[in-house]
Amino acid sequence: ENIFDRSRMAPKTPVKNEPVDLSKQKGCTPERNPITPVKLVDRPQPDPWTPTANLKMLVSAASPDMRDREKKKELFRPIENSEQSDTPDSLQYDMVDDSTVDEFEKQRPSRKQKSLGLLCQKFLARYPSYPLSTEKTSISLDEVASILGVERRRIYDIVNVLESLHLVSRVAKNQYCWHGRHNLSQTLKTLQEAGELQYGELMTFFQHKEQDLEYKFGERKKETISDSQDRPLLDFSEPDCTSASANSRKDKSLRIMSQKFVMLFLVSKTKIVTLDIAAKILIEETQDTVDHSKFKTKVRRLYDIANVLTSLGLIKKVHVTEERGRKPAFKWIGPVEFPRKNDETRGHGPTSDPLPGTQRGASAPYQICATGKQRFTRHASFNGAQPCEGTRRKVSSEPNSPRQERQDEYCSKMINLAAVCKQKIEEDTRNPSITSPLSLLPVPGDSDFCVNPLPQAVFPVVQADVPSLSLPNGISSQALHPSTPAASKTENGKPTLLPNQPFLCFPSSSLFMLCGGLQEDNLRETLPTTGDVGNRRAEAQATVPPAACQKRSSHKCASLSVPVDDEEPAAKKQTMEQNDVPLSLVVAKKPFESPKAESTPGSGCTSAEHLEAFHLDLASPAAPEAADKESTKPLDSQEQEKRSQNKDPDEPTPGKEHISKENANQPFLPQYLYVQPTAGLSSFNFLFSANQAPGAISLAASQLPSLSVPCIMVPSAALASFPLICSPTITSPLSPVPNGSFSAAASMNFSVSGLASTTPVFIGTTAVVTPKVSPAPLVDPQQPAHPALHLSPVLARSCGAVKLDSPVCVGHPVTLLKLQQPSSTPLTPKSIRPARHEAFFKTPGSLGDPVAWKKNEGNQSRNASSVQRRLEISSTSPD
DNA sequence: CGATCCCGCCACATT
DNA sequence: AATGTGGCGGGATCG
Repeated sequence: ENIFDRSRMAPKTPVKNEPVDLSKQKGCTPERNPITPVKLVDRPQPDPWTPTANLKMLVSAASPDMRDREKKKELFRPIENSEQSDTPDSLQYDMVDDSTVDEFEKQRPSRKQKSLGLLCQKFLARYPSYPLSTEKTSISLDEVASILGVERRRIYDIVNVLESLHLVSRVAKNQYCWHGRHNLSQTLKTLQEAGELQYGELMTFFQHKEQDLEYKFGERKKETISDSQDRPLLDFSEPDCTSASANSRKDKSLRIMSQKFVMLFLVSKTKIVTLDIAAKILIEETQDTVDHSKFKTKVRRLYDIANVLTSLGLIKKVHVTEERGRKPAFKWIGPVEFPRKNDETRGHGPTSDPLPGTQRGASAPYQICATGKQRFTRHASFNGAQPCEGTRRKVSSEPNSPRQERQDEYCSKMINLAAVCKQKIEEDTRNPSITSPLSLLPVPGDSDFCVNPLPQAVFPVVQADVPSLSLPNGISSQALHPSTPAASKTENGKPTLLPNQPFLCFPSSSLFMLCGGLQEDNLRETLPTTGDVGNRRAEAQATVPPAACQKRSSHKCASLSVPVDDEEPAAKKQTMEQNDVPLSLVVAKKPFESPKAESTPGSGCTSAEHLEAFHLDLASPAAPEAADKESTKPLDSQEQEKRSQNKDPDEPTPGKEHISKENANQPFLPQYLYVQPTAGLSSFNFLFSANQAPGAISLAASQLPSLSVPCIMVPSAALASFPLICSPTITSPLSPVPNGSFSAAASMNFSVSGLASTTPVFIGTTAVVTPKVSPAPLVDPQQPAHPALHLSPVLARSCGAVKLDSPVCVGHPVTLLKLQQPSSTPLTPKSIRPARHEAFFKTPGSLGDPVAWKKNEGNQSRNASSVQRRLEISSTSPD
């Protein structure tokens, strides 16, 4: 190499010279150019042959040499050659021999030539994308490294990422097995599901929070978030830390990071993820703010991963323009839907995928970690091994174990996300224009993303059929759909994608409900989608007008945004079909379409910023609605009606009313309700939104669905992070525990049914879940009477309050929390869907004591939470 | 000058 | 202890 220098003499030309690129410069010939700039200078400068140089050569000699050449040949060859072609000679002659020459060439390789992305391409070129099943291709790291002319370290970077997607698996030391992309779609599907759970919640979560906090309480802002969450989070986190540390398995971080990164794409509506956001989300540390350095490091790693994913053709680099400016981001260009296979039932499908690879003890790595915890459990279980990793596994149950960590981790993540979101939100808020309602993740950057609700809306329908659900937009929505579908199955008639899933998940923090809400014009505008969706369910009635809605499918249009869709369907289903269903939330109510209504209800919202803020929007009313839907719709309706119709939002009358009207309701548009728990268990917030919100919500929902579980999950609060599942059944048995948040969530859902309750239920923190859910009955029965109960009260309140009062729509937090009694109320699930119900997870404690819940906060909370967290509620059984 | 990200030190894991 | 793995971040390149 040096040689050239010398030859070149040019001392260093700067980069530009770099011939490398060739294309451009071709002119330059390598020779001429000094080619390597600085470096050359440094080392070789003097002569080519400097001792050093020779040394190097020698060193590399044995193998390196070869590899270099090879490398050149293969890699560069084309390029280089071309370049050189021009003048290769010159150089050559000077120095050295061929090898030298080659070397020489090498030199040229500019940085780009040595990039990980290129290296990865070469690597991938060596193996068939879809190898015959029969043959097993073994990959020797050493061999590949030498062939490609790079240090082994680089190969690890590639292989680790490929391993996260199951394209390869480690067989033994220094030995990997090439699987190709046969299982890629399955893997992605799994990741999507996991992502929904994990991140979907977050997203939602964020939204909520932000909304609540910021919007309403501007002051709090971020801090708040953390605070509230913190608790829970913290708790969890602690364990994490410890455990983590203990476990110390950092390994796999690249693999895990890679999976998480992919999940973000899959969950994002826009399919675009900015690096900074991803980094923030991926920083486990959680809130702590991570130092800047940490952030930087994360970004570096993300680049590494992104390069590999880019080589795989899964993502491409783009720039998102945000208010602030342009930011580097990556857009998912890989498959979005993953229909086939098993979707159904088992949500685990993924699991199925078993990756072969897992051999390593580590296997764990594969898992997705998803915080989703649940789903994957299976894996975990099998793995057995490493507890560490297992973390994710949730299952286990044990509270304490390391696994918890994961959860904790999860929490922390959520937190981070939340923070991130907030920021964004804030920003967004500032600029309402932005649209993206949730900007969350993706950053809607601009153009690309933008959130558009519209599309989403559509998809809901589509979903069923189409896989696409995913749509683009929704941030999270995608995830949702699946779920939705499940729920919805009916709607369209076709099963949706996910039909199976019986439950809904709520992110921990909050719950969402969908309600038919109204959409507002605005919303629509903004988020068209949302509106659409909402309607569908509503049936039509509504207006849904939005064309968007299209119900294409039939589904309901959910009013909500895309995301909503998911939920909606579910909800619908529930409602419709099953009563129990999971849907929880969705309700469509009101028919109005009119904007007015929207506005009105929304009004509150609208007025409030929240809309803007998020699309989520929530119209506040929604919440109530949701409730309604379940059992109570009335409330909502009432409220809504009120609002919409007359009132405006102002009034507060929330809850109570519902009773009266309860039934009245008409279909609303679907809206969501969101409930956020805040910190502790206590509080919840509801969001309703007509619009976008749904999306957000939907996400959540979707997540759930993904699971396939029949139950609904509710995540605990932010912190909590975990979702709980409620299943009716569960009820009692379970333990106590779960976080309040959950409960809340649960409650929501259930409300209807049966449980009963009456009362106020809500969840509070504790959530109560009631088990039961009755399915069908739920709905009806409850409605009137009880319905009010839980929902109403709570919702109403919250909603009402919110709405009414403030417009904020979103949820403010209502704080129900505390209120809530822990009791157990039942939640029903409408949500729950009947079918599945089940049991998947039941958590013990959860249902059981109300008290417990509270306590939890204290103690258990953390542990239990993590582990236990999930409650299930299944409607069916239980009861 | 900020975005990328190569490079390889070095800690930890596995043999 | 040797070797495999892979976290990590300085600092070189790119654009």
